[in-house]
Amino acid sequence: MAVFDVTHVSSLTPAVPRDEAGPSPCSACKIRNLTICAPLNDVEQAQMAAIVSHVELEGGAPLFDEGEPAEHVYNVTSGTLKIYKLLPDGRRQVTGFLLAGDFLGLANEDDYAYSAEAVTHCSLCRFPRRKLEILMQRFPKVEQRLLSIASNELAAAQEQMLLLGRKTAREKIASFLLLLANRARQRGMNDSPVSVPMSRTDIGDFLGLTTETVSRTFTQLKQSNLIRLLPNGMVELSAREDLEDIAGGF
Amino acid sequence: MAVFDVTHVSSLTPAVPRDEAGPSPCSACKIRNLTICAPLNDVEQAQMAAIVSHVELEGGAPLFDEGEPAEHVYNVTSGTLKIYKLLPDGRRQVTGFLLAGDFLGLANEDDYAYSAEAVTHCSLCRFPRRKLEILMQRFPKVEQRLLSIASNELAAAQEQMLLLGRKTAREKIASFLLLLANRARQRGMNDSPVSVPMSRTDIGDFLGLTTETVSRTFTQLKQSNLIRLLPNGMVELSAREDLEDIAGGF
DNA sequence: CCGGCTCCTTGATGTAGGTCAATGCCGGCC
DNA sequence: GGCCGGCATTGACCTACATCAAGGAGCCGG
Repeated sequence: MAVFDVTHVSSLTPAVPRDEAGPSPCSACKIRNLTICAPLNDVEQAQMAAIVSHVELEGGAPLFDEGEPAEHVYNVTSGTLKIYKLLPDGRRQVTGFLLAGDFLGLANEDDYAYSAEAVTHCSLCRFPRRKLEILMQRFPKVEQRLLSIASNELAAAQEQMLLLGRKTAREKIASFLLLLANRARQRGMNDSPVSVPMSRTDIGDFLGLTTETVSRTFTQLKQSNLIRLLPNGMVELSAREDLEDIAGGF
Repeated sequence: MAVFDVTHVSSLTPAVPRDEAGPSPCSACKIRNLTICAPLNDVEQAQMAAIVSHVELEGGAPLFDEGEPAEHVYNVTSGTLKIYKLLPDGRRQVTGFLLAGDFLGLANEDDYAYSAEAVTHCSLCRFPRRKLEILMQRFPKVEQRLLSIASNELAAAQEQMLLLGRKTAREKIASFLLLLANRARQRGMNDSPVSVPMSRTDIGDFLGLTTETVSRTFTQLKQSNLIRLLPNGMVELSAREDLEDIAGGF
């Protein structure tokens, strides 16, 4: 059985899957309850493990590009990715940041509707779309789970539209920090200080702002004693209540 | 069997369902192929018909409000609705306009995440959420269909984020007109002139603009001979290619 | 046919955030 | 340890769109 060590994939090299050898590592998966595998029992899980392969990406490495044939779907097991869409002149909209447990690649069409790229080093479970579809017919629970994931994402997308269309820069940044904090907490991590691994440019492209405005707004919130900027992209939310009021538009 | 005539519900009266009497009208449904009922055979369809009721709303009438318990889901059979979210100070984001065949009410949480209101007179099929969920377990095809609908909506939501975050007013209006035109065509209606039944305010709240900017941008496109504004909210797309270039950010 | 809605359009002015341009900071690497 | 390159910050200025403020146009009811 072919086993490739892809712990470190160059940022210019396409991702290479590694076939799983030996007993399924899924049983040890710490984030299973967040993934599409959550509703499966051991026997069913083994069947999923049979079609899964594992991918590692270093920060900055692309996973796939908008318009490519959508042959695989993925579950993030660690790290942070971003998904985004581009306009021909280079304007970019980051439509989401994905963390451990998040699912990506859902597409009704044949091609990916967005590009995906690693922000930090990350690892993913990779499923051939075709095979997963067949497996889903056998396990309607997975399909249900996927529908539930899609519903949640739809609600999040609407929230993001409200942010993009109607919130001020200050409200956008406050909402963003709280989003990261809440997602960190869901995953059992510290929500303050929270890790903000993405660049100002990525944040701007997610919130419909420029880097400069993101930077200015961060310092403005800092000067209001609502946050503290710590080394290594850590941000302390010093006044969560106030931030929540700002984020909510009060 | 109770039959209420709700052909004309006052805009201040909550929607009242009418139980279906006699043979299912679903077999005559002209937009079935667009709905969640699409994959069902006659027998299955009859079971769906058993839990459905029918709702009519006049333009301006609310269907439900954000935060209400999500007890029903709906399929639009005719007319146009809008769904939107509000900020406490009244800022509004319209997250979608729904036409015949569109599904609404999908919510993973217990409450609706957005409000829904009729734009024009419209009619809907109404399903108790609980009962539909039970039926879906029996008909995985419906669940598949719903997942496919949700995937499409997710892709549309991402496209809308790109619009809201990164497009200019001109590009937004061009995209919006083409969106309406394409959806009209899908439904076998004229795509030029296309019907634009919603107010400038609704359009602005959908595109993250003010009424004034929407109005100015329409006249600007008109002066560039890209569109013509006809009576009764009809808009002729006189230079579709050019509009497509503008909408795409070229 | 007229008055009073509501919605749309147009104009004048204001401003949040974008653009352009330094400068600072940090981390890697010779 | 000092240079270098990428990212963040800050400042000065600009502009697309918002805001404020009049009109105008259709439409309905009397």
